[in-house]
Amino acid sequence: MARERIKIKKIDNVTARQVTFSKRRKGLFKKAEELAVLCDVDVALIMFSATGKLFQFASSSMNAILAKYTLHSSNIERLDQPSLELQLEDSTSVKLREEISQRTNELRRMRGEDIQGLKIEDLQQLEKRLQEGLGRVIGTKSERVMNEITGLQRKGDQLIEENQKLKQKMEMINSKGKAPVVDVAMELENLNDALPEEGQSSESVTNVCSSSNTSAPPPEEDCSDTSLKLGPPFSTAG
Amino acid sequence: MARERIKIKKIDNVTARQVTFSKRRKGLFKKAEELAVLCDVDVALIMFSATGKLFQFASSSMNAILAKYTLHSSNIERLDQPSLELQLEDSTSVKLREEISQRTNELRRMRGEDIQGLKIEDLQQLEKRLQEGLGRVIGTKSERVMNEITGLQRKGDQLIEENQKLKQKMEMINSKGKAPVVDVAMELENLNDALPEEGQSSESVTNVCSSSNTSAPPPEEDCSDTSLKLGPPFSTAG
DNA sequence: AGCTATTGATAACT
DNA sequence: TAGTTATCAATAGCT
Repeated sequence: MARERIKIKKIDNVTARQVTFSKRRKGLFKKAEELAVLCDVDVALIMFSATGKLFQFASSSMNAILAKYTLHSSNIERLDQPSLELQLEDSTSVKLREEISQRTNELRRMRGEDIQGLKIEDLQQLEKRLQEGLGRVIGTKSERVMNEITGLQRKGDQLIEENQKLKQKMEMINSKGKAPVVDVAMELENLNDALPEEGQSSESVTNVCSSSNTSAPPPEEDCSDTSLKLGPPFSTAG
Repeated sequence: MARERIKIKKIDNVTARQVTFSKRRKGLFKKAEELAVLCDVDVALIMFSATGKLFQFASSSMNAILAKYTLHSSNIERLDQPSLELQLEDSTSVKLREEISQRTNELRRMRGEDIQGLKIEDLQQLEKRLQEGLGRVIGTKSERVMNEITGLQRKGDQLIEENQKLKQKMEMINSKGKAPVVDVAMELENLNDALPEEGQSSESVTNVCSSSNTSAPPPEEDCSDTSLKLGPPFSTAG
């Protein structure tokens, strides 16, 4: 994978070996993580350099994975366990593991995996369960979303009210002094627009900025939310 | 590194995920071994697939590397533990129980229980998973049902053919003598009984039919399996 | 399971 | 030690 292929044998040159270790280690970690994410796999990677330095990667908890590993290996090849306590422990472990296995399988089936072997009846029942669960989830989500929306609207109303009061104050000030500074109604409109979902708007604004920024000389005037700038009218008025 | 770049997120398609896992696993093992050889490094690689299957690689002895690792981490973390191996062993049940608990909770959530505490985002994700699982289940079921139907139809056709032959024989016999005709309807009844068990096929057909049978008035017996009733039109002929 | 077009990783060099 | 680039290797999408 490079200018020239190399033989897979220990690199003699110490420096070159260290450099290669650094690069390939990075690559290996990356691949390990990608595999873990792509395939929903638990991955643990442990390395000891010749100097004894430790490098490690774990997609979840290293201890959890190693514990699982020791369970498996002790399961498959039983090591030295002459102790009765351990043996008893083992029997409970077996039951626990069976339970895990059962639940894991059920979860997989609910994800629609490993269902080729099921009978139509089973599939029907599985479908029913999924429908029920889905219904509850959607219901709860709707409820939650509605709450969120009403909450936001309430906040918005409060803010509008607040702004109206401010507006009145402004008018009072203006009647004393003169020249209306800024159209407060516009501010309020912007406020309303910004309320329902701000994630989208801010994001889109950002993108617009970046694109215009590439060709536009003025770097200062980014399009940050003008609707949020409530202060200026006062600053210049006083 | 392929025809097209992919996003590093869990692969939805089960088959594709398994294929990718198989390929990348091989690649990862190869890289790990190469690194071990090239740079004179001790490498241990442990993987647990979603099904709980273990895959491992170790450039030397897995146990040796893990022991070394536990030493290192114990030096870093806690010194007051008797033996890390023992610690892992002792915590076996605890870990198993934790795993069970985790899976149980996940199952409950997928059944739409205990989801009050979830955030909207979590609910959204849960909904997505359920939708995906449901889609797979329905797809598999439809497939299965279609197979069943075609199988039944084939058998039915065979039997119809058989009956027609019998009918012809009967006619020949009748033309010779005047023997009483055997009731062909009886044959067909036997046919129906003999057809692949699952009397409930009408239920399972639901989804398959639903697409073509959009305006079916009967709420209960929607697309009832008329397609499965093979005999009648021909039956009373004799 | 194989086959390639592509993307990705990296050996040599700066 | 880090960055660049010419090559080799891994692999995503198909068959």
